[in-house]
Amino acid sequence: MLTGDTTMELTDRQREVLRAIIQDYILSAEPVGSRSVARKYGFRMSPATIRNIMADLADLGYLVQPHTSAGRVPTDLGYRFYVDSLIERPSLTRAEESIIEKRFRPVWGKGEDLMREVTKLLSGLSRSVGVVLAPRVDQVAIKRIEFVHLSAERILVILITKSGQVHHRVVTLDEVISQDELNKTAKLLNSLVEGMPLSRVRQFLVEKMAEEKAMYDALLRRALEVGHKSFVEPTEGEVYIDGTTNMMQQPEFADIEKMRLIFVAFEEKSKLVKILDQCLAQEGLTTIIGSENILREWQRLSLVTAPYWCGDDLLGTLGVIGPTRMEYGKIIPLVDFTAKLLSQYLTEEAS
Amino acid sequence: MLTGDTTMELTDRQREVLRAIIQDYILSAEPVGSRSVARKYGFRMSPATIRNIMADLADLGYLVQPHTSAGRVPTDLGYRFYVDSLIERPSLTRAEESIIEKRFRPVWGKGEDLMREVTKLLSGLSRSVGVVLAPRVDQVAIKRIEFVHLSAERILVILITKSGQVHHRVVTLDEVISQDELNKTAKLLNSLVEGMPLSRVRQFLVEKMAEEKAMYDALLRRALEVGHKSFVEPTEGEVYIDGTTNMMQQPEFADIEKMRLIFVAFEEKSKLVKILDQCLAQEGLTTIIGSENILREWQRLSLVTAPYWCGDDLLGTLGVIGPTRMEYGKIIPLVDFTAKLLSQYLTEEAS
DNA sequence: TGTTAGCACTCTTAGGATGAGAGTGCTAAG
DNA sequence: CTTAGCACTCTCATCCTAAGAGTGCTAACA
Repeated sequence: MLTGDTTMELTDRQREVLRAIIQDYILSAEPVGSRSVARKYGFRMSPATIRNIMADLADLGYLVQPHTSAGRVPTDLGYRFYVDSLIERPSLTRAEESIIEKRFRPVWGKGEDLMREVTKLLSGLSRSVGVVLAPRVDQVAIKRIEFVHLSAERILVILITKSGQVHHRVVTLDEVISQDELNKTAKLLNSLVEGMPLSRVRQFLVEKMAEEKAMYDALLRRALEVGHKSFVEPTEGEVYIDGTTNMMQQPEFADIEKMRLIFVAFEEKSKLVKILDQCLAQEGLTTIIGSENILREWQRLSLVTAPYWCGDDLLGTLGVIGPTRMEYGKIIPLVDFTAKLLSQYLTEEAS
Repeated sequence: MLTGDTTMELTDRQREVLRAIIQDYILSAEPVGSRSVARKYGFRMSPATIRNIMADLADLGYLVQPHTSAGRVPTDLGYRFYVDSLIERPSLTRAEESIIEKRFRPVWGKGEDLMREVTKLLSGLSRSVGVVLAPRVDQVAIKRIEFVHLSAERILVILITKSGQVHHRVVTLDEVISQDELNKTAKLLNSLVEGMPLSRVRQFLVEKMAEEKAMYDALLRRALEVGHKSFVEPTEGEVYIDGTTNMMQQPEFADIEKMRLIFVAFEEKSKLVKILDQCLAQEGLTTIIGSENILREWQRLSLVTAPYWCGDDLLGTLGVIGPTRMEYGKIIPLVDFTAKLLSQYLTEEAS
């Protein structure tokens, strides 16, 4: 990529013009002409001079013309440069922060609803699509395990994490176990694995089973077996999404077929999980702009994500999806602050 | 309404023509002309005769013309008549039924995923929007209650129903109770309310508390109080929805703004819950056609719903939402069969 | 040498005109 | 009661044009 080289070469004037064009385009969604840049942004140059600069910026790959004799439109590279080095990123104002905090408070402790509400919050404030990758149960410390007898060999396994999430699944055992015995099993298992994340529990159970193959303690053996059965299957990442209708108001998606393809991808959440998982690995605020996205259907979209934590445990990511032409200047601090707030809350919760 | 009277008066020929027009329009989405009816449906009348019949049907309110000199389009009344007395409703073929059963099997017992999968099934087979109103916890017998200590006064309440659903919420108590005590409380409470539906439990707890006001049994008192705190708040109906993108392919929603309004209503699930709740009250297969819908945004849509049961307990409704121009002939038996299958499964499950 | 004004040129878009096509309603004949 | 014929209506796609916005280039200017 040229970025590294060309970045250095941009003059202040070029940077100012590029910023003006991108900001204008973000608001208007229409190709920006030299005349309007000169006028609206109070440059002390004539449109002709600005035209020259714009031509240079186009050569560098930051701008394109939809057709000859139209204004300029930012490229993905242009947005990338804007986000990395042009944007003034004011953190939110105190007022905005308190709005978020206020909307946040009433849903504290509502478990699943918390994530749903955070998603709504993100979409509402960004006027784009909000997404939250729910905590991966695998990674967070377990608080308690519970078994409930359902029918014959089928039991319900309930898992509660330190961060207050509840997960459950139905497991079929090889033998019939009464509720009383299940209670004892759960008690024993809890004493063994409490505080471990599920990923470690899996490993632990396998080791322990191998270790005590010729085990005489029937209760322990059964506990290990039931535990193993309950947790071998990995948990799927769950993702919340809200505000998809905001996308329909964006002029770039007036074409209903393009719109549809994007929505199909929203519906197929596994892809979204994959992308958010990758963001998770970054461990910091991530922006994915247009064609940087792996998913073909979303190459007209941008993503801003940030991870959230419970203490030192990395739990999941949250973020905003919008057209590449999104208000990065507002959305980046919004996502950042929301992630911090959620982390703070979850951390306090667990202690 | 005229329906009652006019129904009797329709001649066989009129019925045949109306059926042909509606079926043609359902497939083509375009105004149907006299010529094409005569040709495609092999009537032994000339287009002119059919025109006369069509004019009569229009007078009766079953058809309209979008404009003079265009073909005819069914009205909501027309669809209603079609559904009530014109449709041949073949039940599904054995093959179709087994497809449904096959898709059904692997998700048995996956709790929440079951409903999600049923929704997908409905939307996939109907090529429309599938909806499932999840079982109202209030109405179905409780299998077990569990309390987990979270922090200081906050506890997690877990509720398992006979039909294998798990619900949980966080409750803040007035006093600090240890996990050990919570276990005892749960045990006592379980012995009291097992098998009752939540709606009865609420009532029961209040009565019991009044009855034993000067209670000496501290444990019982606490159990009642904790139980009361846990369950006073009514549970919200949860609704699953899938296949919304199918709607975007329908020609009647080429207008993106109309589309958007419909989708906004999809996002706001509480309204959907309200409508499905009303269908639930009908206790049988229900069709809501176009303007019969209370929700203004959906007056271009139709709904086919059927309730599902667990034994004798009415649990929830499932159904399909599509344009008024939906294939009632296929969708009605689909919804019907799916509801029966789900009921059968849930009933077996609980026993 | 960098900046500016002028100007011819390009491309899009909205508005209006036109003709084909589909379908109707009416009338008169079978 | 049914049918054929016919004039009429309305939509839709197509074509055209003019207006408008914006460019690139050239030549003059500081």
